[in-house]
Amino acid sequence: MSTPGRGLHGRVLDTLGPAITAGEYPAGSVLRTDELAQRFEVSRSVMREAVRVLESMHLVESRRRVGVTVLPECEWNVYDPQVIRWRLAGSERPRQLRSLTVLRSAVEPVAAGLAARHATAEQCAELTECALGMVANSRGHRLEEYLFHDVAFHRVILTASGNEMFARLGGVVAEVLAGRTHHDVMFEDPDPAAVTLHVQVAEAVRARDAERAERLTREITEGALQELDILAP
Amino acid sequence: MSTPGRGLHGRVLDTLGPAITAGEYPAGSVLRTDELAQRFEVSRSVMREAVRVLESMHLVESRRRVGVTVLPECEWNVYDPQVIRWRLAGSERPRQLRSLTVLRSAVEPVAAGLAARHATAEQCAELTECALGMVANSRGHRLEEYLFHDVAFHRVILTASGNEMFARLGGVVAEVLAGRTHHDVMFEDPDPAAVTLHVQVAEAVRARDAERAERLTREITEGALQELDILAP
DNA sequence: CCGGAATAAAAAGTCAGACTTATATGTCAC
DNA sequence: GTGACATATAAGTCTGACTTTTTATTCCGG
Repeated sequence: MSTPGRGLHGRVLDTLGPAITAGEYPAGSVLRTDELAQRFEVSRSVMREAVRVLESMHLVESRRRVGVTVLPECEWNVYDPQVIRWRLAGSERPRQLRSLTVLRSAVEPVAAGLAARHATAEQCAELTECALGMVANSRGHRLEEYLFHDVAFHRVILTASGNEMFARLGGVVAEVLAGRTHHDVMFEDPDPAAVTLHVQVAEAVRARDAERAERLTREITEGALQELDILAP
Repeated sequence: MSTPGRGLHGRVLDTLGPAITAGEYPAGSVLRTDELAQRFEVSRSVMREAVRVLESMHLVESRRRVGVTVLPECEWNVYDPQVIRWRLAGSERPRQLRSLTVLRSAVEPVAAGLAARHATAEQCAELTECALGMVANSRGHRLEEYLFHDVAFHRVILTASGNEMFARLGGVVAEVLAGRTHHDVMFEDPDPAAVTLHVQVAEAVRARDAERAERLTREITEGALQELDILAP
């Protein structure tokens, strides 16, 4: 996914990042740049660049005479796509998936409401196309094809909202949906009710009915919450 | 605010980051590490570290034989607190403030609902204390004191939700509220209706009434949207 | 015995220079 | 025009020496 290790410092991060986010080094652990450089068999310069990146993610803090200190989880930039990917790859995956699904439940309904106001004709068409693609692949264990259209659908909604903060969550939603299909629940065909809801959302957006689009999307995300046993109102 | 320029590379970022996010270098612009190092009068090692950080924020992309290319705005990690700060400091401030306020309107009501379910007794007490602080400073141009309690109130809500993704938005909300008080609207005392709503939210959370907490918070955020002339449903 | 100042040590930070590697681009034969 | 080859360019990497900051220790006077 994305760009795995372009350059030596990237390789180092591919190992160190997951290790830190997995809690392998508890908060407060102190690492030394020189030692790390030796361990990964890279020069100090490369190691320093890697540490700088970790520092910009607030995963670690570098202080003179002390070393590179691992920061507590509450400091991490949990919205950084890289951090999200690292955490989703580790043992904290279930918890991470829950957090992100709750975030979805807050954002997507509002985004859908805005999409109903701002979506271009082209985006409306895309949305309908995605929904139809979901219908077409909702039976017969065509999970991958279904996922593809599902991800596209939610991406269009988030983008069409016209809000850049929402649009940037497209990747997050893609990860959550993919995670659900590949690892957790959904061993059989998707819930027909959910499929219908997607079609209805597409219709509501096309009809410029913001309130209806928001309400229907809220039903979708509440379904996602229930799948993960998160209590819904 | 935060940690301005810890180290040479930080100084460079303090200049280069705002310049890029302000659109001073249009997407596609190509910079060269050596040239930048000369311009900022630092060694290439330092410059490289700065570029690595910008790269991890997806503000630029570094490619061999080409240089450091500025990426289009849609690629930026707009959830990175540093990026948010840079953008809020530039000419895009109003647009950024709108984006963030819309995000608030999506997140905070859901967070309040969750807070009503998960808040500890101590957090309920804090919430009440903040609300009372807001009431006490809602008259007589005590804007700074009001802001202080307002920020604290929303921070507690987001933290008490128990969702780390929500909790991490505390800083964002603080920036938005501070921005509103210091630059944009609100030259006089805050809207009494808004103050009352905060008190009622605190009560609802204390009473474990999730639905009511969510609805009242939605009223608060819709007020914030209206202040910025963003159409509300 | 204690406290504060001088001192030492440790680790990050910085710099300069040489070298390597990937790659965009231009050239030439076909 | 197309494809193979050569070349120039800028990032990438490594090394080693030096500086700076901050912590810990030592030592002296009270």
